[in-house]
Amino acid sequence: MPEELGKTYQPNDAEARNYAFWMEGGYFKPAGDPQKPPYTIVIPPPNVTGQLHLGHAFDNTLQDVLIRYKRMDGFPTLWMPGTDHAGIATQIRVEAELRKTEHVSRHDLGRDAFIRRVWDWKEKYGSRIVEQLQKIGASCDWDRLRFTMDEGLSRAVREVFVSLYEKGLIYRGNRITNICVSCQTALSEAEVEYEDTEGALYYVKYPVTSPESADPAGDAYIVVATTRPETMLGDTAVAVHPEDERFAKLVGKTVLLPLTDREIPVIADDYVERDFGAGVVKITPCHDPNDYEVAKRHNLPELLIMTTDGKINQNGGKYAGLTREEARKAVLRDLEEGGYLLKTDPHRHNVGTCARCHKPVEPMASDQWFVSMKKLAAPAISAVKDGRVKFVPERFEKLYLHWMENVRDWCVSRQIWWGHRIPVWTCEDCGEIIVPREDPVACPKCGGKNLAQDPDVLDTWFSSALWPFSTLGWPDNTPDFERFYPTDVLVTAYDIIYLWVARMIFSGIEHTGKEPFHTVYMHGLLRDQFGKKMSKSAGNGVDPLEMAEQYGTDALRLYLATLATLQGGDMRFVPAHCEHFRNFCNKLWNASRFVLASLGDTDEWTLPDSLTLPDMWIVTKLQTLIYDVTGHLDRYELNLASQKVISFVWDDFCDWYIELAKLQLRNPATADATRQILCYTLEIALRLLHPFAPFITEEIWQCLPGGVREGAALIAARWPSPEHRLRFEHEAAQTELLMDTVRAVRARRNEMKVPPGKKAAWLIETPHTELFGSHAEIFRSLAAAGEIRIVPPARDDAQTPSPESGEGLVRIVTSGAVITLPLDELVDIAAERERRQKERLSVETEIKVLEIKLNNPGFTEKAPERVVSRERERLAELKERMERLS
RNA sequence: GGAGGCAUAGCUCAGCUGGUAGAGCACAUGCUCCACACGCAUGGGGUCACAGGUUCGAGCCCUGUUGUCUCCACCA
Repeated sequence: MPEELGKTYQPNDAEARNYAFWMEGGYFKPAGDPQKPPYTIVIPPPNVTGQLHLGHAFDNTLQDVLIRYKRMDGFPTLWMPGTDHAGIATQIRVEAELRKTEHVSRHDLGRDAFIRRVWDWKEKYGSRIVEQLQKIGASCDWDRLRFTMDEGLSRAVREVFVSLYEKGLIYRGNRITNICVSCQTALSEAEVEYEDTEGALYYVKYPVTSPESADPAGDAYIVVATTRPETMLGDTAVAVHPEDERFAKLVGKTVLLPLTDREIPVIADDYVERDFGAGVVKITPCHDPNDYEVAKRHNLPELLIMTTDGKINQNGGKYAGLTREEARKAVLRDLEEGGYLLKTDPHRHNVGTCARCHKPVEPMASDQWFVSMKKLAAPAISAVKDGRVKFVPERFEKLYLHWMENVRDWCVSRQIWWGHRIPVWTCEDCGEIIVPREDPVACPKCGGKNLAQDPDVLDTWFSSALWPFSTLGWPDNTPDFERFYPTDVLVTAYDIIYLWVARMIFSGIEHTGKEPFHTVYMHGLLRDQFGKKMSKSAGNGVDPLEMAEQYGTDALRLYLATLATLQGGDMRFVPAHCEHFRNFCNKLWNASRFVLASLGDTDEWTLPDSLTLPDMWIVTKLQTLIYDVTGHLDRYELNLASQKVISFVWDDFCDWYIELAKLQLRNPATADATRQILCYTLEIALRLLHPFAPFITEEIWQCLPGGVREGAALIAARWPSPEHRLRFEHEAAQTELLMDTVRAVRARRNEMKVPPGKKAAWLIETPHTELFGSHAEIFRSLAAAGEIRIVPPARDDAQTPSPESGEGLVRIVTSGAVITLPLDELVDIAAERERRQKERLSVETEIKVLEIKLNNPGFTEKAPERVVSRERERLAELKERMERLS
């Protein structure tokens, strides 16, 4: 610890030192009362090669707040850390790097060599994200750090795949799948994002070829509307609505597919919308999900015209080898030249894009592995409906349920190299399909040794779905799994409800028989200060580590915590707002310096028996604070919790109590007790603040006298609970009367521009003569009172200087007293008259409003008693004040 | 096309069970008094989007309208 506490808090040094101190002390490991159930959170695993962004900082700060709170509250607490291999994202990164530095592609290297390079990459950067999480104070049990591709987790993946296969819940099928031609792999529905795009609707003539229709009346061609002309190369029919009279006689005839020599039939299907486009749809079974269904219904041939890298294949005739963009241009040019292109209309429509690279996806018929979802979804739906899994805020349940109830089978195969290889082998001798738990050496059917493993890997989310139990040792029944599963809370942003949260829930239920957590605490996304999404390409990303460096990690965390409201959706992060929280940290730092300096070298500590009114006030406020903060944390109202601690420390403790304590310290009769209360209050405030601002609180706490501290570290200190014996409501209210008086006099002096140093004599008229008399020092010190005379309120005679008697007198009416100050030379009499008139008026109207309210029988009869009596009290008070004013 | 969120001070946002509208920043005035100018004191600033309804009482509950954001669906 530093010898002398400097004037400003220096975060960087304190952060590194205290984090190391916690790590060495093993404080992040589950400890606490073995009788209590454990409290577990699994971290949403960041990409192993990723960098900490503001979203991570936010999400993990919230988790750390919960974890630190529960740890202090005595639960054996585990925050399970880990990283994700993030298949496509990582592979793309490494490929880009290889291209840039070595000018080689993954194909140049070959599969095994490439994967080795990715592992190298992982070794190199895998610790970076962990270090960054540690920088922001994450108190994970790092010894348990897991990785989705480590041995244990890979075994869990294998077990799940094989058992789903054995249950018939995994199958291989050919169907339309979204392929990202840039990433060159299939995607699941959840990985496709739809973007509103300005496109065009092309009207193309398809000549009718059936002989009997060579009708001069004008059935020489049929017009088809399409947004994607290049796919016409794969058309195997055109369709019209069965009841569309315009085309009725064409049904069953054939048309010539322009640019090709193929004749295709005209069919009728009610999938066609008569009012849209030309009322005729080209049917391209292999490149459109709806067309695929139509083709199945009508037994149309399927014709695949594209490769997974987005080029036209040999089925595209002379267009083969062109990219889809080139093909579109070429087809349009040829249609135009051939006189087939009737017209082109602008057309807005949604285009599916890859969630990773945001290039348009290509729906394409292909062979993929699917997880059959119907059976898995059912118990995952009831788990939420029956309340075994709760969403906070609740409204996210609807999103979850809607998706789960309409869930489609999950395409889990990916045509990339980095990931869990699909554990399926085919015997090249007898064709047997083998899906084993251990890698096979020979075909179990024919004994043949020519086994070929499926080249694909699994969707990254396949392993993420198992995260809450695979990290704890499943499928083995390890002590960790036994003790910490199911976990408690999952904290994440709403944008991965489908990708991750939903899949964890059904996976947990299916494979462990238990919901993986009882609460899903969802938050929104952080946007920039203009409300725009943060992104690398827009360059508007905020680097959390830069913020932490500039303002201190605790300041960043406090700001993030106040953003964590349950109401709204996304939040704006305004970097300059960190300043306020940095200032707060500095305030706390200096208040602590004051407390420590006033303690001197006393190390003894007991809560004193005899307390002053201000002592009782702050202690009572503190009890309320403990109660409030605990409740807010339990309800996931992290913003309210942090705001209340901050406001207590700043507004109550620093601005009032410390100022009052300065007086008490000068008085030998109260000095000792004051030291104790200063210390007591600070210590509890530090505990309440610790989950939000762990570094500065630990730093200060370590400087407190041993007598107040319980244990060796604040991180492991007991979470406070309110003590009833320390609630002094009456005394606290009395203190408020004194404070009100100070505030009122300060305000008036300020308003009248009385020089701050100029003392004034006070005449205090109050029924609380004893109270005001014994605390006159407060007025001298905090409100520049000089001579003070205290008298009971003058009811009838004029034995005391009557307020009306002097025009140079300023009268200040507060809740407990009337203060009269002779400020002759300073008073602008006319202005003072006007001011009094105004005050009278406002009190008068207030009284009127209240009287109407209280004379309304509806109110007095129906409103709760406490509300009515409070209003009565207020009225009485106002009337009293009015009396004093007039 | 369907669903949901949001609308409160100049700006960014809180607001608990319906019971006297709050904070920070910004602004204004005044303070170097022994914790802190990353500070202290004081102040100005609001038709709680609009229109109805329920209620003794609505920022909060209900209905509708407008604006705005998001998710789901996909009509080529």
